[in-house]
Amino acid sequence: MNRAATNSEQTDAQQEKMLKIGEVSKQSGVGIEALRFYERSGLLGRTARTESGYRIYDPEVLERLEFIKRAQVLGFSLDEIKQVINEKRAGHSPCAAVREIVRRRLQELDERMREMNRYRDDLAAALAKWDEAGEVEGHICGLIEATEIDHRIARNKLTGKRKAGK
Amino acid sequence: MNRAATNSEQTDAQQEKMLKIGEVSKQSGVGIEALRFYERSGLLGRTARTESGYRIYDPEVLERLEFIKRAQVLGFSLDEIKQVINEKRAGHSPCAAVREIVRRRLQELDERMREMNRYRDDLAAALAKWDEAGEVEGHICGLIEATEIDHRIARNKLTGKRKAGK
DNA sequence: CTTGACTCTGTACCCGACTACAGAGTTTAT
DNA sequence: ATAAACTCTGTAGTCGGGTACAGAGTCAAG
Repeated sequence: MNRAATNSEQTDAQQEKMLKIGEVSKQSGVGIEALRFYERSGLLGRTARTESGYRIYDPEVLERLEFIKRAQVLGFSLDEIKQVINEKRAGHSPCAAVREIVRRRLQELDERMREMNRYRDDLAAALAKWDEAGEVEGHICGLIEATEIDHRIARNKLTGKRKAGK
Repeated sequence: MNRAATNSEQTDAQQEKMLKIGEVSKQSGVGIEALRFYERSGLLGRTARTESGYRIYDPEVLERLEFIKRAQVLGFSLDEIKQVINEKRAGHSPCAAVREIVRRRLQELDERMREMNRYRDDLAAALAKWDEAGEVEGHICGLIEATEIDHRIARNKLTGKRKAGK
């Protein structure tokens, strides 16, 4: 809770050490354009402004950004993160929603990894086979021609498509 | 090799049973717009045309399309597939190129799957923890706040980014 | 008081692999 | 002969998560 009120207190904003966008960017590693993009997207709420229109951030935003990054790494889309944040701001605990999303992610992930494993093995097998057999003329390449996986793997599952359900 | 010359022989094209784009689409499952897109992208070469400008395909194109689909499932981008095909058409065997690409894919895939495994475990652990502990107030959600994975997983590796090297 | 660093808005662009549409011409079936 | 079905080109839009300007205004140091 104590957010390091180091030195040079109250410049002209209220009194807490407010941050301008560049500082937030540096400290969070998020990138100015991305910060504005997040705001436009409703992930940061309406940011406070100086009289001249500069965004000023409460240092709390750094936690919020950490949250966002963490959620992204966990596989949440920005849209889902927004849902979660809005749930929270609407007063109810977002945990039910979060849990739902995580459950879904987990299932998808398991499925995807199962496919990837098969895919990996096919790839490795093809490569090994090719390594020992040398070239096969007449076809484009034995490597690809020789693999038969298409009937086992649902297309477009490996390429990372995920259409944001709900 | 025998491509079922069923009935209604030589309409007005050369003599082989040429296909119009709709038939190719139906037989390959590829979609008319995608076929034109592939052609624009250089994956199918310049397609033959009737006098009136309709594309006419040799049934061989179905094999080519199977090749493309297979390569896609294997994780090749259309750009890489194009490289391979062009190598082939330039006279040299594309196998060296293909092998390089496959090697790269395989490495990336292994790396990605290692990350995914950690990710999956974190997710599952967070969910289990949440299930037993109930809600944690004061923070947005214990589920996400409680996970510490960001320092272990390189961001953007899980989201499926792959910038087409070379 | 001027220079340079910072910030603002708004718009457009990037990637990849397509899909959608408009408006025109062609072929096929009745 | 005419309508339905097909095909053509060219342009624009989709999705997600941003990035990259341009042109204008603001702030801090010398």
